Parts: sequence; structure tokens; C-alpha cells
Amino acid sequence: MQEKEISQAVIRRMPRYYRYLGDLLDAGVERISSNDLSQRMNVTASQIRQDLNNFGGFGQQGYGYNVKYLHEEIGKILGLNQKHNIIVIGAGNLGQALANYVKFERLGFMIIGLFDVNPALDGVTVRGIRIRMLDELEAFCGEHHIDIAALTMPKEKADAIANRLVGLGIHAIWNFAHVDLELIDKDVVVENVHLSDSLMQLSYNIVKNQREKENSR
Amino acid sequence: MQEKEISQAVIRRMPRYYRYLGDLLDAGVERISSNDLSQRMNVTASQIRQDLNNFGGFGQQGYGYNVKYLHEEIGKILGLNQKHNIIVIGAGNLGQALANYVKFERLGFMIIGLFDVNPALDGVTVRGIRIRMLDELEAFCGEHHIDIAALTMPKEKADAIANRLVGLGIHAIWNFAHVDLELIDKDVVVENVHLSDSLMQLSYNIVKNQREKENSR
DNA sequence: GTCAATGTGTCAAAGATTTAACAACCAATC
DNA sequence: GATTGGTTGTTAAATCTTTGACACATTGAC
Repeated sequence: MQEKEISQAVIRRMPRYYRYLGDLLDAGVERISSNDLSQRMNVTASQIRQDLNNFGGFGQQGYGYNVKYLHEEIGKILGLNQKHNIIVIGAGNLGQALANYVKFERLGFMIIGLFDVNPALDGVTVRGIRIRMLDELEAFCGEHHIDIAALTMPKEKADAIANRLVGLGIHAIWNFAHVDLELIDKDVVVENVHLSDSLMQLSYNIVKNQREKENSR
Repeated sequence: MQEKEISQAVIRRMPRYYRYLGDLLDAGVERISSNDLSQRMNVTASQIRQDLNNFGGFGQQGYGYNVKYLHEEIGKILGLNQKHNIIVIGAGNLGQALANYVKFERLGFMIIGLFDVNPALDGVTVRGIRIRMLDELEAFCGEHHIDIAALTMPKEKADAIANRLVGLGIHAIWNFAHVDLELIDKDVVVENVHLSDSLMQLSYNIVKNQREKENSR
């Protein structure tokens, strides 16, 4: 039934296309060729055409791509044509930062709940969103349809909470805790944001750069 | 002079090895085989051996890898044997979240400065780090050796600030702003953390999952 | 309406990454 | 100190990804 599995390498590039097309749209550009776009984005035109063709032919020979249409289509591919409700578990700085990020709402990601265990935070609101205690989780999930749970709490508690959420029917986890979640249900979609890993990668490249400079002297 | 370029695909996996080896170390495990590790990490043993061999032979036939030694060596590869000073530009929730993240310090990443343009934040301290106004940037960078600048401010200002930092001699940028930085110096190392992109990837996989479930009914 | 210019979709080649296979080596036991 | 079992480093094959090339459709100028 599946058309054909599309590699995650391709998927990783789609949000970037979406962003560039959005910028072009804002700038009033009506049409664009893969060649023109490739120069702006610093990738090959071939890659752009190949990537887009995974999802069907959005362009027209001799014309290029209609910016508005392509932007919309990529939006659909990424699921941005539907709203996604998010709850954030862990209302510390990071959790609150996510709640304050207005950009997400424009993409259809609505943060509708914040949870924590710290009684000092009970009832505090962040951009109109009330922080609730974790024991209200079950009731809240019963009342609202939740698509995504963002985990921004210490890693020690991540597995337990994640599986509690899975038990409540949540199918997607945006994981900021620095562990690989071990979930009871293998069908749950997990996207990890491991800031330490990102920092270590940066560090590797710094050291590499240093070595290269030393060697070229 | 360069030994051999190591692909970023390999580098991306190194922090994860580092983390697992750290956990094993804490658990008191002395030695581990690529096979055992591969099962814990859910990758192939072949990949582990191949990855590690990019940097030299850390193991011993018939024995495996010494956990402590390998952990240290990967640390060195990732540049964790030296301290890195970080300044954060943008002392909003995200900037403060980074400043509060104690984990980074244990890896040698020291956040020593926070900068913002909001006068209401002037002089406020986060975990002992004083928030400074952006016009103090030049003086601060003159007094301290800065390795990394983390950009957690709105994307509109990112390019200007980034190039100002590059002008001050900073060679690495940890970019949380949702733009591709256009830098005057191509030798600067940039590591992007695009949370929106990550969320869109998650969204794609949610929609994909939905489709698959529908099709299998 | 014709024709040159443009630019996609697609196929094939090149390149990169991952996996499998195995020889060479070490550890541990007897 | 020989022998068995275990495990690496490394080579080769398989797979996946990216790039290049071009047939063919469409546009726009005249």
C-alpha cells in the first residue's frame, strides 16, 4: 500500500525548502527554477529536482516551479495543513522557551499544556498557558486531543513519563532529554533534540579547524 | 597534511558512543565488545568497529574495548579534553535555559557571558552569570577568550550579530536562529539547531504513520 | 505560427555509506 | 605451551545517496 519509502535524508531537507519558499513568497516571487533555488540554497539543482520528485512533479518544463503552489505542497507533505496539539512536560526554562515560541503556532503547532512537578510553578501561566501539576496529566489528556508531547525534564524521569504518555495514547514524542527512550510501543514517533550532542559536534569541528590551520602553517 | 577527511555521518554518531560509554563507565563495566555495544545501541557491530577505526585502533582482538580508555579517547576526538568558553547572545528563555544547563559544564563547555538588548535584563544573573547589554560585547570579548557564541535571538538580527562576532575573532557559532547564516569568513564553524525543522520532521513522520495505519486496515 | 531558450523529470553514473565476511590476533583454560 | 573461543581491524560487496546528462515539454519573442 505504501507508495515507496522516502529516505530520512530527503525529509531532513524538506523544512529547509519550505523555509526558502516561504521567504520567496514573502518577497513576492512568483516562480523559481531549480537552478535559481539551488544557487540561493547552496545545493545542486539536481538534488532539488530529485528530492521534489519523490513526492510527484510539482514543476513545469520551461517554467520552473510556482512558488506559492510548491510552498503549499511541501507544507502538506510535512503535515502543516493540519493543526498539532502539543503538551510540554517540564516547565523549566526550556519548556517555557518552547511555550513562548510564537513561530510554532504559525506552523500549526499549538502548545496547549505545560506540566511540571514543582508546586511553585502550579498555576503560573506562560503566554496564557497554565502550568499544571503532573498528576493532572491523565485528566487533561482525556479532555484534549494531544498529538505531540515534548519532554524537557531531567533524563532520569524521561522513560517513565514517556511510557505513561504512550499509555495515554500519545503517538509522537519530541524528546529533549539526553537519553534514547525505550518505549513499550514501537509505533511511537520519536524526534530527538540532543543539545549536548550538537555541542560536541561543534566542538569536534572547532578542533578539526584548529588542526588544519596549524598544519597549513 | 590532513590524515583523511572523516565524514560528518561518522561524527554525528560519536557523541552517542560517548554517552553510552559514559553510562557503562558509571555502571562499573570494564570492557565491552563491539557486538555487545551494538545490541545496546541498536546499531550494527560492523558500524561501530568501522567508525572507531577512522580514528585508530582502540580495541584489542579477543578482548574488546576498554570502556574507560575508549571513553577518554572519544572525548579527545570530540575536543572534550579542553575547556570551551561560550557566550550566549539573547538572554530570553532559551538563552537562560542554556545557561542553566549544568550538563554542559561537565563536558567542558563553560557559559561565561549572557548578552541581550533588553534593558530590563541588565544586571540580572542566571546561575551566577550576569546578563550584559550588547554594547559591552567588544570589551567582554577583549577580556575573555571566547570559543563559541550561541545565538538565541530573533533571526532578523542573527546575520548582523554573527558577523560582528566573527569580526571579534570568534570562530564557532551555535546557531538557534532559524536562518542560514551568511558569514563574511568562510572558516567559521557553524552548528545549527533549527527547532522548527525538527518539529516539521516529527510532523512528517506522524502523518506518515497515520497513512500507514490507514492503509493497513 | 515558428523557433530559440528555458527548465523539468528521469535515467544512469559516480560517490559515499553501511553491512557482511574473514584473516589475524589475543585471552583463557587445561 | 597448545588449543579453543572470542573479537578486532580490514577488505570487499551491497546498498543508499548525490550528481550529471539529456530527451522532451513549455514559454515567450518575433
